[in-house]
Amino acid sequence: MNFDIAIERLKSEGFKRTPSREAILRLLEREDRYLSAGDVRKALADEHPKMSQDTVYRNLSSFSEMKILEETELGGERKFRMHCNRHGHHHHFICMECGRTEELDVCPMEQVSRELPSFVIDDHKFEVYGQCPDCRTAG
Amino acid sequence: MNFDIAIERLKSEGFKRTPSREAILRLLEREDRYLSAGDVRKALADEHPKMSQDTVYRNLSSFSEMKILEETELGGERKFRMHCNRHGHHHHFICMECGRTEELDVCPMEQVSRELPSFVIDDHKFEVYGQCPDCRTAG
DNA sequence: TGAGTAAATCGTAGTCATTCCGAATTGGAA
DNA sequence: TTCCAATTCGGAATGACTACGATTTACTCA
Repeated sequence: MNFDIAIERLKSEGFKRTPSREAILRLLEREDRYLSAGDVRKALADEHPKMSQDTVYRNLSSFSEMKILEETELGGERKFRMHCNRHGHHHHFICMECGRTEELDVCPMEQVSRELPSFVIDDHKFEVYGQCPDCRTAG
Repeated sequence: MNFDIAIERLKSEGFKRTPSREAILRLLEREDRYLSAGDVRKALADEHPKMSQDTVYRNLSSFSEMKILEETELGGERKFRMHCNRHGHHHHFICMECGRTEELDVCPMEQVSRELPSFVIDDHKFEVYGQCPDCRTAG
């Protein structure tokens, strides 16, 4: 997803277009990797020195709810990235050094559904952690 | 894993056998599901009213490091359960109502390794969330 | 079996991510 | 342009978790 589509969805859900929201979305479009609320604040410190943490947290949560962002929890922190839209359902490899992600096509959920016929399945999480090629050669 | 094997491992790693550790391990053996540090404290409030939270956190972490417990992060909290030892590598279905878990045999990591030959893969997480048959019929 | 010692625990204060809240500001409809 | 609900700000509150000095205790070895 890119900035323009994100703004479109924002408006269509009845939210207002504000400088804070634009800055957060532009940052996430540019970075294209998982960032924490703290990362966002730091990155926008020059451009928007008085954006409050409340604003950052509230907007990241809103964006996540309206599927503009993808969200995960890593090392005790919520992290967000611009939602991918190349494929439908997918998972991620996440580089633990730079935060770069790589989309994975494999998902074993059909098999799990067959294994657990009497269970209600609401959600699942599949993530792979390690070091991306760039960080490997750099380190 | 059961209490006796856990104590054995504790001793073999050079840790002391204390009433706190016994109580925590017996609780986790009995419950057989993911509990948070807070859950553990509450459950032991009668039996050990003055066990400090430091003791609970420190021991849960130690047990996790020495593979007596399995650990996950759920809803912003670290949760722990007695380590399964029926199979080697496995994943879990987790009931979001009662915390009950069900072991899953499927793991797609061989396929992922083939998809990402130039990435270093250190770890992965695969969890399925929902409602177990007991909670479904009860609800 | 009874010190001696390092490990473990206690109690409490500190940290960090996140949420809450009232007051002030602002985007966008009319 | 005016107006109002949505948004933001600033700061305080929350809750999970960690740190730390003082005290207690499990285990070793004489």
